[in-house]
Amino acid sequence: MNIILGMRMTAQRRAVLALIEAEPKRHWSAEEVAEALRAEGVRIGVATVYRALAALEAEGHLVSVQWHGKRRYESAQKAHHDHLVCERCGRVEEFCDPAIEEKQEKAARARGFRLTGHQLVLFGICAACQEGEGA
Amino acid sequence: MNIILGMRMTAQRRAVLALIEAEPKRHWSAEEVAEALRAEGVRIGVATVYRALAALEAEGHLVSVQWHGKRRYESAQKAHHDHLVCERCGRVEEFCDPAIEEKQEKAARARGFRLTGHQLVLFGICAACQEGEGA
DNA sequence: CTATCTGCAAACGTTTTGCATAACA
DNA sequence: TGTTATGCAAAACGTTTGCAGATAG
Repeated sequence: MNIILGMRMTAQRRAVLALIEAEPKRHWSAEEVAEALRAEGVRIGVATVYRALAALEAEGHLVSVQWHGKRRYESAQKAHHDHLVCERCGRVEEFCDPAIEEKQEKAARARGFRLTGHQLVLFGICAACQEGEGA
Repeated sequence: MNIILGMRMTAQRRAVLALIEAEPKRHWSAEEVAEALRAEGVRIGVATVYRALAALEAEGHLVSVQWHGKRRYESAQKAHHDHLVCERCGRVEEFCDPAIEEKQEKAARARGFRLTGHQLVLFGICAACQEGEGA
C-alpha cells in the first residue's frame, strides 16, 4: 500500500515507518521509536513520534494494540493476528485463529453491532519462564 | 465469597463493593466510583478508591478490564464474560463464547504458555447508533 | 495495641496540546 | 505559497506513592 491521501510523507514519518517495518517482530511503543531513531541520528521530538504513529495508523500503514497501559505499533503489512504476552519476561508471540475471529464477528452481529475492531491479548507465562518456578 | 484474608474490610471498602454490586450492568472506572460515593455522602479520596479496587480485586470480589486507556471494574459474582463496546455511545454489552475461551487456551498451550489471563474487547457500532448513519 | 488503612497532595508515566518556526507539495 | 508538520515545553490524563493521622481487629 503506497497511496498517501490525507497526510504528508515527511522525512520523520518515513523514518518512523522504515524503522517499524525493518523489525517486524517488535511491538514498538512511542518512546522506543523515539529512542531508536535518535540512536541512528534522526532528530525527532516525542510529540512528532506520537503524531506520526497516529497518522501512519490512520493511513493504514501501521496497526496498534495496547497492553500494560502502553500503546504499541507494528507494520500493517503483516497478516492480522493477536498477541500472547509473557507476564514475566515480556516476550510477545503472535497467533491467529480464524475460528476466534469468526466467533467474534458472530457475537457482535447477534447483538446488533457492526464490528469495527477488537483487542485480544492473552497473558501467560512462557515456556522459558516456567522452568524453575516453585511448585 | 465472604471470606476475607489479606485485607481489612473498612467502611470505605464496603461502600465501594456495595456500590459496584448494586449496579451489575455498569463497568466502573475509579473516578466514577469516587464520584458516585461522594454523591451519596461517603467521604472518600481517589487514592483510597484505587487501593480499594485493587484490594477487592486481589481478594476475588471484583474483576477488571481495560479499554480506552481506563481500567473498569465490575462484580466478580457474575459469570465470566467478555465485552462489546459501542464506539459511538459507549454502550457495553457482555457476551461469553466457550468456544473462544477454549481456542484461547489452546493457542497459549500450543506455544508453551501457561495462560494466566486475557483481555478481549470487541469494538463496534450498536444498533441504535447505526440508524441514521450516512451511506 | 499495632498493623493496616485513610486522605491529601505531590509525583508518576504516557499521551496530547499550544505555539512559533520549518518544510512538503 | 499556502497548508501541514515539526520541536519544544507545558499540560492533561489516569494512576501511584509518601506521609502523618485514624481505625479495624
